[in-house]
Amino acid sequence: MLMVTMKDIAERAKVSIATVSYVLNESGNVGEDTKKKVLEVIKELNYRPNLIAKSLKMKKTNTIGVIVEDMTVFNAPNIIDGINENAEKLGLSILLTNMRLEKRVSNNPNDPDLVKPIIKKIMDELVSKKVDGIIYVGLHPRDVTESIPETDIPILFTYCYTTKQEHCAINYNDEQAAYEATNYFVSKGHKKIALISGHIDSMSSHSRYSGYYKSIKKHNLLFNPSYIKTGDWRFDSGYSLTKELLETKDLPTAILAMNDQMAIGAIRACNDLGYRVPDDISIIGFDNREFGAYYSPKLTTMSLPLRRMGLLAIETIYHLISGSPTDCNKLKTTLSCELIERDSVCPPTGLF
Amino acid sequence: MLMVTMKDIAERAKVSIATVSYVLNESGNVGEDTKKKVLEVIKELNYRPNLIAKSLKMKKTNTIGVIVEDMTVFNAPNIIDGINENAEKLGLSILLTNMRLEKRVSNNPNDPDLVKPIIKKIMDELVSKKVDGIIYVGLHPRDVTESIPETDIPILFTYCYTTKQEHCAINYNDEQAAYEATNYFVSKGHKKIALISGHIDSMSSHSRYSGYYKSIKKHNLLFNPSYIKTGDWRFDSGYSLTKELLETKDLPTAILAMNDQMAIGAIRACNDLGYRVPDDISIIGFDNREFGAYYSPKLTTMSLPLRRMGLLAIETIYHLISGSPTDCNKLKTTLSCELIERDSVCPPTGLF
DNA sequence: TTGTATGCGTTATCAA
DNA sequence: TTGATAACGCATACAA
Repeated sequence: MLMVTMKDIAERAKVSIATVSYVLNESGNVGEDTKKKVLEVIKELNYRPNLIAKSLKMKKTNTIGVIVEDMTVFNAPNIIDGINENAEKLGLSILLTNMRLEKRVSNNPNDPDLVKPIIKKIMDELVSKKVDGIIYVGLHPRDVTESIPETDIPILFTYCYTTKQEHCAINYNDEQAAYEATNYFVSKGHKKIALISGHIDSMSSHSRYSGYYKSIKKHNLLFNPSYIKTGDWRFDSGYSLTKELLETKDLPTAILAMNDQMAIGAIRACNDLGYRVPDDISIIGFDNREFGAYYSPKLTTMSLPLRRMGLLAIETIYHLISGSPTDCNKLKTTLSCELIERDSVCPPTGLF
Repeated sequence: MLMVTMKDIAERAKVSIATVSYVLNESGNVGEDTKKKVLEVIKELNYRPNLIAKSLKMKKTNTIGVIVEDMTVFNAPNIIDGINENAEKLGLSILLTNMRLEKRVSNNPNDPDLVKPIIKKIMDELVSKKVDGIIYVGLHPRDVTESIPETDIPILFTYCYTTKQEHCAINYNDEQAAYEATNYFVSKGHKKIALISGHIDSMSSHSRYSGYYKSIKKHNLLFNPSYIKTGDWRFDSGYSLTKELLETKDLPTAILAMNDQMAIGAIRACNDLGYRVPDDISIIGFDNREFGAYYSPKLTTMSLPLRRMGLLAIETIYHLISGSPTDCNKLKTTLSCELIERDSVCPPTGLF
């Protein structure tokens, strides 16, 4: 493949390579005439700079390596979309690596002995490719410290975090989200609000429980332990736990489920037991998954700020690699979630 | 940032740079002792090759530029997942560009005057980055010829295509998919099968209609024009068109919807009019979207071979850039879809 | 204002 | 079996 270089431009324009470089980078003082001439030839020969050569010289690639634990998980596309959006604005390229963690080590994505060598290999590759920084996009919010090898390259975590001081992490605020969801129930007049939690060993579960609890306390509502059920994030657990909830004496009028799958499981359980949603029981989900909008009733849910996390991630790493020292203070950032009001919540009817 | 180079290795091991290169690439004949010594130093200094320098020298980056029209659209993540999987096997890196077409020019993603300059800019960037090839991932299956600028780099299209001879395109077989879906209805005993089509100007709509028609003819079924309805891909059109269908004299016993949104719109319409799915009316959707699995009944649907398209795309471009001439024959490839049997289809009851 | 020359970290040719 | 050395395309210090 033919490739036109600065040398070709120089010869054709009868100037030196340096001059070509000057007009290309608008460095140095180039006379108007020569400049014009050079520009002409550049256009004429359809010159495209060789960024590989430039990178070698400058020791800077303007490229960010993005490691995503699993591309096909619902959080990834929107985070990457955000990364891309600001990357373009900042003149950064994205070198994407998809670990396909879910498929590769589906049983235990948290086993460092399994995962660390994979990440190490990917990072070595990125080091060799001379990326200026790395963004690591997690599968779900959790501590990945043990799986991350040492590295000199600036690295930033999103949708996960490490306990290391020097590691940036951008996440959303689980506690605030659950707090506001619960507040929303209260604002509609609910006093008996149940909670269907995710796995008990999940960080998100803890934080969301905590937000729920704070709201209950703040509004001086009775905290009823039998309203707290622990599921496993899946439809079936939402379904069966809701059935348990509806078989007790003192029925709740509202259920906060920690994800949308369990939320629609809850709706189904209500329906199967003859309760209507939201008329008899109100339900809020989490994650704002697509299917919630197509369900009947349309699911009210907490939306995660995925795109904004991506936007902020790339922006932050940009500052990091540009050596702005100020950013080192707010290393751990957390963004707010937003309630999507749809049709699965209404005031309690007072029937029970 | 400290960076250890071959020169450092050479000095430390008391050999020449060339020798280091020889052992690194296993080229040339290097004595066992020197080899061992060099390898030791490499490990000791934790040497990582500079692929930028190598690329400059070799005029090959082993990097594929992936341009995706919209990352957040349902087809993209699985295609990219497939691309990544084989990219890793083939030693290729992925430079990802997300056009965010849906957001940028939401009204008219097909207007070349709007889109072509955007693509041109992205391609110039990829040319400068010296990618060895380009994969272009479309928003939906259609002819994008007019939006694609000329380029010297090997380029391959997936989830879209061009009319140019020299352009590879990997897509799925819409006609086969609709043909098999209709056959499936017939195999269950259905004779009165309605079709809810997508936009009439869509290539997919045409092909799927054609597959439907072939199946009807093949089984000597009566082709009833009033069973053909044209929607706009959205839930609401599936809903209202199904209502129209159910208000005619001669009710269909089965409905093939050209996507999952319209399919669940159809289910809802059936329910609202007092028909049960699948007992009274069977329904098949298209695309195997996630929400179909959570619907009630679980939606039987045609699954698109997205991951396989990605796998094949990167494999094909690999052959293209390796200069295998044999692949030029089968430039336009089409992959089969697969029916996902769930709960929205059963034999007709014979009530109408 | 413009040109010469050096080096970025590799690979590869040619000599030794 | 090894070592000098010249590219690869670009940016830049320094000279003119």
